[in-house]
Amino acid sequence: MKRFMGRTLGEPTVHDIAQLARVSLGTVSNVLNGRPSVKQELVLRVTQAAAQLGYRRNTNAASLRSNQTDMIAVAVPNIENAFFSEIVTSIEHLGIAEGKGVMFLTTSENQDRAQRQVHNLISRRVDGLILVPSFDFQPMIRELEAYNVPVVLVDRVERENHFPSVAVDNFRAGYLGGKHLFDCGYDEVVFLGGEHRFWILKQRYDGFSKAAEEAGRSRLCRAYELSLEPDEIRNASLKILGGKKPPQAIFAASNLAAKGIIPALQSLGLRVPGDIGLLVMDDFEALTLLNPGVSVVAQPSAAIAATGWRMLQSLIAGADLPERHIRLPASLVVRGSTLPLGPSHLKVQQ
Amino acid sequence: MKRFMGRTLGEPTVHDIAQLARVSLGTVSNVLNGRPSVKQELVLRVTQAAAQLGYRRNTNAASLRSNQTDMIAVAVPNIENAFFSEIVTSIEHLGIAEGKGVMFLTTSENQDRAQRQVHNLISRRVDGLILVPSFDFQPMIRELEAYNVPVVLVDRVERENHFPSVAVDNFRAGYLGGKHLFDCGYDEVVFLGGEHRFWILKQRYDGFSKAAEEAGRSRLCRAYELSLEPDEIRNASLKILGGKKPPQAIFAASNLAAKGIIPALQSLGLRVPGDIGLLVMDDFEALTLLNPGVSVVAQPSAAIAATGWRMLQSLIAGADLPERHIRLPASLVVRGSTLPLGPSHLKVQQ
DNA sequence: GTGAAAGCGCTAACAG
DNA sequence: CTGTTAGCGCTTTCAC
Repeated sequence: MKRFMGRTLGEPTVHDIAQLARVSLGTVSNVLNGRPSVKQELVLRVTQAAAQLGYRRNTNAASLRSNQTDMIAVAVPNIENAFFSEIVTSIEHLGIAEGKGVMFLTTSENQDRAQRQVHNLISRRVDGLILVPSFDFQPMIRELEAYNVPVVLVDRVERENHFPSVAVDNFRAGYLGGKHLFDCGYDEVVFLGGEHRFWILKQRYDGFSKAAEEAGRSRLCRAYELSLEPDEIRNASLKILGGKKPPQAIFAASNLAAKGIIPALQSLGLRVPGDIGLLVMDDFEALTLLNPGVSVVAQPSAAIAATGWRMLQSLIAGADLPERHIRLPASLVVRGSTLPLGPSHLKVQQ
Repeated sequence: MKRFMGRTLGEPTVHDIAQLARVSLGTVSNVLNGRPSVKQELVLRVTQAAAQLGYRRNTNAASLRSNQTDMIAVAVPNIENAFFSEIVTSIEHLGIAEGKGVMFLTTSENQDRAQRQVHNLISRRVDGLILVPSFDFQPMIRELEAYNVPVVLVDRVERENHFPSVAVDNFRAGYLGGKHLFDCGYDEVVFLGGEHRFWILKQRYDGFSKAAEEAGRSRLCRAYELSLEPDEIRNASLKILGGKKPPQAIFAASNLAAKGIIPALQSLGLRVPGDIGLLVMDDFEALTLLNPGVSVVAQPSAAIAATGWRMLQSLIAGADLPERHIRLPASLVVRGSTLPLGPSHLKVQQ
């Protein structure tokens, strides 16, 4: 077969099949798309001809004509983060199950880059987009509104969202975590890494804060907003935990925060849960590999993905969404890093 | 704007631009593709018209006509595994830097699923494919050969490969790790998880084995081939390590193996490096979060990705590859899980 | 039920 | 340097 610039030239087309099978173009198309109303014999002739020629469908041409690609795009900040890679993997599985294609891209939390990337896929006429935005993605979202493309926002929702959205209920997640810590008997708890530019992190803090109030311990609890960079969080943690009066427990606002806090804990020689309790929002693998395992407030990532998928498919089908903004419940997974404090309060049952 | 089945109808086309800007189709195309030979004034008229209409290019149509998509596909087993997610991320960055699109898919180590997925992308006429195969992907690879699509194999290479390939030098990686362990003074070392269906894991073992021989300790070293499932590896580790004569050190053949070994170590109460040394092939984040950090033989994932990318671009350009099979060197990262043994051999300097 | 013809949106070739 | 024309591979009317 001849090649030119890396592309295969003179590939067999429906035309060639029609000729070989001695049927017309329309029939070939009908057979290839599994339409029922074709005589058995012709089906056979066509499929055999196709196989014989080594025919492979040109989906781009089909999309051009039929004006639908059966592809959706998924944009997440990165896939290093377990939560996002689970979302991506779940959606890919859904796509396979329903025979639809899925294209991924990562935004690196960068508006310009994301906009270019998304633009690229949109220009390939994906049927819709599932997007995990960053806090400054307004320009891109505005553009998507203008293009009138079906979009579902996932995870990083804002107070108000133009597009439909699905995420964990962050307020209740924060509340759940806070309640667990106070139920354990921890009085002084630090909520670490609740970067307020991300509305969802603020929500987590607000939930935590409500739990502290209800437990009558709001005076003893502090919050530290920090960047999302584990290194910065690590340095800050070192200061907070290395002071003369370190808190009794830490609630990490995100898995990124945890990645800064854990090394800090270790380098200070603070044992968990002996010296300090640790609870993390958003599970990831290392948390189970640590000894003892770290307790978490886990997000239902598969359910979030499935809900986002379903919403997008409805949008694509032109249906109305019964609920435009869905919030799913988080769950508490208690491992060894948070323990009920005994009567003497800093003594640990081990 | 009207919508039908989720698609936007009546979108502006080059035609509309030509009409509004009062130029011809060819000129519009020239402007839109940044060809230099257009009068400044017309460029302006065209770009303004495009903006005014909210024009967005239909890349599929362009690809159909120009017979090149400027897109490549990348297929990895999964993105939960840090090595693969790094490969994917690196390639995406390269794509952005060079203005080419990248599409990902995961194979789940499943030949049938992979074949369907790859077929799907191939039918969209990607310019080439970067593939991390599984040991039983021969049918798919055969199909790709028939289609004459540019392909580069990454990581999971076999003894003989039809397509060009790039991977870490697994034999030398195994040797490097083994040598480090024997230099530390460990006599009895178990190489765990070297699933021989994966030729690269066997290579790692062979390298390790050679180091054992050179150190005169081959009699004391054992190897266990196991599945890639962390759970199975965990159970096997429990047996091996729980016996009356556990080895002095473990060399985990892969990060998957490590994910089974580490929980086993913990549930047996074996301390690292106090009771036993641990070295892992293939780095991942949890290894740095553990205390002490786990020593690894690290793969140059970014370099592997970059090399694969470069090779594929050459192939697509129709150039010949100077080297069809590239093997990159691994590097040893010593953290706290492997320590030089003192004279009394099981005593640890801490 | 099958065949012929038109055209999706774009680019490439060539004429002016 | 600009305009016209043809056609990429497929699907989709609409006759038959």
